[in-house]
Amino acid sequence: MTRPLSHSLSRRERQIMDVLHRLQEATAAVVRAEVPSPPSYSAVRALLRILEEKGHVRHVVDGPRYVYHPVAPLEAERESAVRHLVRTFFDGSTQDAMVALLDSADKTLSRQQLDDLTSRIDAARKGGR
Amino acid sequence: MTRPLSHSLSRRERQIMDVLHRLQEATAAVVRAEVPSPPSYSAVRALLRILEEKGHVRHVVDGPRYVYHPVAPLEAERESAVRHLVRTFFDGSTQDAMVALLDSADKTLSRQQLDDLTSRIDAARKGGR
DNA sequence: TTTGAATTGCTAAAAACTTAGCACTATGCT
DNA sequence: AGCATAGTGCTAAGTTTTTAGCAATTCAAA
Repeated sequence: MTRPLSHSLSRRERQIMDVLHRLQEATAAVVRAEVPSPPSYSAVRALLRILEEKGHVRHVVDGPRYVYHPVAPLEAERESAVRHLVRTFFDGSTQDAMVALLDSADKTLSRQQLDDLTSRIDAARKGGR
Repeated sequence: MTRPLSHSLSRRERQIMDVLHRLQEATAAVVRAEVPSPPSYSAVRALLRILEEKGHVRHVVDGPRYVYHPVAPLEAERESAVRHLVRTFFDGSTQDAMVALLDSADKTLSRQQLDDLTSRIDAARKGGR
């Protein structure tokens, strides 16, 4: 089992990876616009180059500019992030994490979404045991 | 709205805060044991001192040693972490995040836990709209 | 073409982070 | 009391991260 890369990233590297995870792909200029207390454009480019060297991102050429994207598949990153959240903030309890998630958004979840969740839970009940 | 502190922490500082969030409180020695690629004991103490200066942790004296704990209330940290997860990895969709959480653990959730979730969702359905 | 705007690669310096080790203090055991 | 053990505070050095800016390149419009 490989350790989450994010844990070995520096502050700026992590901020940049977060942006890329959120947007899925972005140019240096866009990344800069999304990072808190943005460093210089030049600094962002340097960091992206480093992240590419380390194998965390890759770029495709789009005309004159580079468009960067995370190397790891979204699904894998999500799983890793979820595991880390549950372990760090919910003492390993997925249940507690789900409740927190629900609380954080029960105003914004639509009727339909709630129904969907319920049926998925039903499915887990059936499938699991 | 204050920005999540964690975003401005250095690599080691973040690793240490993660341990403190997980354990709720810990001595320098315990923190060291829990951090990946542990630095020297001395380094951990220095980092804890810095984190205290910055106001992220506090310590209480327990006999000869310091026991550190995060300053921010657990609940607030959880909310902030959850928001960040949803925004970064699930394109803002709490729904999607919940599904991922469910998928990550549907084998380990007990019947009772699933029932509990269902009833909480029912409550949200009633209360929310 | 030629020019201007937008990019990139690179390098070296500045800033921030991380570390080790020494000197000192408190605790508990004998 | 005296000693060993386990802590702490501090400082200075080492390492890594972060940054700015210059020179070269690409693209598109005039």
